[in-house]
Amino acid sequence: MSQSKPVTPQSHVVLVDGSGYIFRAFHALPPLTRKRDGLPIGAVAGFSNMLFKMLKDQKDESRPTHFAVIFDASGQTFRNDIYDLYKANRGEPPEDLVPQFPLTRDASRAFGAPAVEMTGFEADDLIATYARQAEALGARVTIISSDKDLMQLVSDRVSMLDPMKNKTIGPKEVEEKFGVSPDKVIDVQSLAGDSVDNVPGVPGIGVKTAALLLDQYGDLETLLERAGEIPQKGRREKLLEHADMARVSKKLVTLKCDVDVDPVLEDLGVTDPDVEQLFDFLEEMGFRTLTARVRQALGEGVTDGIRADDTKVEVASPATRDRYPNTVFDHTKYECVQSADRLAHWIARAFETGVVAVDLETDSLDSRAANMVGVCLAVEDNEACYVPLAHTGGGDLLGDGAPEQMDMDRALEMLAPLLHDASVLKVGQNFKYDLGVFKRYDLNPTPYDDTMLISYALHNGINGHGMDTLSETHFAHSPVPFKEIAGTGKNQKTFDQIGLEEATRYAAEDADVTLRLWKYLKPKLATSQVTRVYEAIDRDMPHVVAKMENEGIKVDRAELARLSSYFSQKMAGLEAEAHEIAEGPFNLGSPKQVGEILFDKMGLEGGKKTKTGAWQTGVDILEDLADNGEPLPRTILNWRQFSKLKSTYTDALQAQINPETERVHTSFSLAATTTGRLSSSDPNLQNIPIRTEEGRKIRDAFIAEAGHVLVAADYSQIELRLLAHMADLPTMKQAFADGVDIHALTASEMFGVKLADMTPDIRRQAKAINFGIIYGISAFGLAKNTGVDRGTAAEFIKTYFEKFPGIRAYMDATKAEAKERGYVSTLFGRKCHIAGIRERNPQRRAFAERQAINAPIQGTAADIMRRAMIKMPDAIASVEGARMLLQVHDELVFEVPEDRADALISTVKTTMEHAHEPAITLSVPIDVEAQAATNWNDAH
DNA sequence: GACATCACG
DNA sequence: GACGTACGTGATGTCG
Repeated sequence: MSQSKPVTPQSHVVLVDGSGYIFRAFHALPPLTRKRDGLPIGAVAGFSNMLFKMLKDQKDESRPTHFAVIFDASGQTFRNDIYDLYKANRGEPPEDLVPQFPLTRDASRAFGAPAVEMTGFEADDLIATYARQAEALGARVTIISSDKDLMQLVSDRVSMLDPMKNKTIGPKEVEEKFGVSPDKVIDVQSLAGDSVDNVPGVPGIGVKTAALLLDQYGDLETLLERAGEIPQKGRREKLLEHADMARVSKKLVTLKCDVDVDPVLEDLGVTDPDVEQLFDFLEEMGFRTLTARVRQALGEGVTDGIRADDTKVEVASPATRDRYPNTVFDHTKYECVQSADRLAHWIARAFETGVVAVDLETDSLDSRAANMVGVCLAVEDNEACYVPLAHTGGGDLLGDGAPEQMDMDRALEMLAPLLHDASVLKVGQNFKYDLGVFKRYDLNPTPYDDTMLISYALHNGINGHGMDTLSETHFAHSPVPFKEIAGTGKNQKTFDQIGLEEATRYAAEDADVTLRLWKYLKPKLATSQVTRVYEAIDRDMPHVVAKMENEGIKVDRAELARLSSYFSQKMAGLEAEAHEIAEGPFNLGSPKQVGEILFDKMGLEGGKKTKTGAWQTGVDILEDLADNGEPLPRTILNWRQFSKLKSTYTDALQAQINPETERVHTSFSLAATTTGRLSSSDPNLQNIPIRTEEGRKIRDAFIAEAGHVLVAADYSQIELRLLAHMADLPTMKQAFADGVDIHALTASEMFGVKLADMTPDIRRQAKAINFGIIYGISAFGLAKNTGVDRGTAAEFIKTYFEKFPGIRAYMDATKAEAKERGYVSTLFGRKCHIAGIRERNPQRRAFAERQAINAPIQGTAADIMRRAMIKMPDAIASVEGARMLLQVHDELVFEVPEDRADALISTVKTTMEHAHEPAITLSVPIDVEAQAATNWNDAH
């Protein structure tokens, strides 16, 4: 904290008006909230930034020697004894500001600045006391404030700094504002009063008049004594009448300079902040940018130190290193490796350190199309190399011809022992990609860590997990952008065309960043208690999923082409029909034109506008119109369905067939969702149509090789089963144990209908309610989904809560947990951070609460699926020729020789149904349904 | 690049 | 009393 240090004429005392600052910051800055939970922290953020700036940016000669942040103590002050209405017109502070008061004090302490407050005194009095004392000792004083009440303190040695405008206020500026020198400011204020502080002053006299009068009569007392001499009648009478008010006002505005301050001035000596404590605070607040900046500032300080006195700096302890990563990147130390000798050196270094970041450079983002172009290794901060292996350009000054580089086979032969050595950990960022490429060169790096997945286990829902984001978030360092070395647009170079110098600068840095991320993030897994999630679930996903992606799935191109033309025909017919009804052509694909036709031209009722002011033409609206007997909306909806099916599926999928494998290879993202689910893209094979008959036809085109079948295995009602377990719903658990139709059971419980008398319609409503509960139900949402009115929906929910006590408790407990911790957890301990859970805006908070209710359920199901997937390669090894191809959240798709389908089904079913064991025990059975067929449609 | 829409679990 | 609402994704077409 601070230390005792004498105040001398060389001293610079900086006094921050903490209370004044936060009120101003609160109103001036955008209403920032902590991402994790919505806690309002705008003023604290502004305050922390300001403190950092004060302590860091000050040039050497103005760097503070003494520093304190001064706050108003709550409660009455001596001024209320003088004038009971003092500051009486102040309302309560804004609700969003209140929780920030204590946090601001925490911020002060975190930055090593004592937070001073004393009961009975305002911050201004304490500032005045310190300032006058320091001034008397010949020191310079800077008051960080824009409060005009403090301007009376300004002198040759005392100046003010407006922190928001970054404007210095000296005697000149004070005179501009008050029309008098700083020593007369009190007198001006006594006369003019202050509506903000409720200082009365003399009615009718403002700052201008006061300055004029004081100029003529010298000071307040003289003026009041000689008031009778004033020629202007109005001023004269006011002054005579309110002379006492002016005297009282003077007592109010005069700052007390003789407070018996604690701590004393000398004890405000500046020391370096406790780094550990500072980072704890910044992390707690979620100030990522500031954290990174502080780190960088500290980092620069260290390097400067090394260079300045050329002495070796003591190596930081592991604990300090974790908090205090090296964020200085020095590209000059990267090496381009062009010989076996040098490669051997780097491999030896990796064996020494036992940890090596590995990053591949290729000529394509698609790991199946990608050819290896080079390999990078990083073994220590700034100690990284790039090994070009297949560069075709950049060899000479014109950028033509292949440069000197190692023979690829030779290099890979040398690298293989390192990549496969059990004692050397390979670290990658999104290692699934690299694994996919390595695989095609018969390399299988192991063991490995993936910094993207470490970040995901730690911070899902808080920040992204791409390398650039992570580097910026944790190191305030933006890696060289790919565009910078490759260019953009159609002239963008592929990596093999980039010159070696540029390539090394970019590639080695990626490996360097990756290694540093690993050093920084890996230890946090343990402190955040997510080691098990990472090690027992996520870390094994890359090689399993890379394999699935490599397998791909066979798609019947001719079938898709047939469907495309079928959909085209349908669309053409519907388009003609629509134009005829609308009595004119328009673009059915333009929601804007559709809205204008329906609501402006045809004047249909029931139109709603989107937030951008356009007509809403979504399914719900058009369905309603169609139900009212309008023909056009139905036509448009039908056209849209075919348009969607054609453009998104039958056309796009044909284009996605890999010419080499003749199969479609999706890319699964392992770190995209907030719940632990995977996502699929390029193409997305997790949203292939199934709900409508026309759409399902697309699944006919997903087929098995000749002599093989597809096996689709689905978890049955897994989320509802998990809800029954987690919320402890005995009736529902029993139903699952008995294997009865769960939606029918729900309907029977709720509506008192016997299972034997169940109708499809009643069951459908119960099903919608079951889903609704999982989603964090609202009467509105349920009504919209079931078609009943809102009142009825509300009744349904009420009944549900009565019939399944436990639901209410689960929801309340989950919301409370989310609010308290900022995250909720799955049964396996995966944390799902809920942004906005402490938002004051009721809509946004309600949204966060629904996420909080859903996340443990969806997330636990996702965890179980991940575990099934990582167990699957071993499990199906006994079934020759069986391959796992796709995952669709609660479904796995396999391909297997026809005669082994039964064996596979039995193995897969067992593996999936017990995937959660032994990590957790469930009070409901898990059930998997699996079927084989030659195409994906029939496998359901 | 934002927005609206719609495909899936 | 009004407001806007089911949870999680990705791809496509318009339009500015």
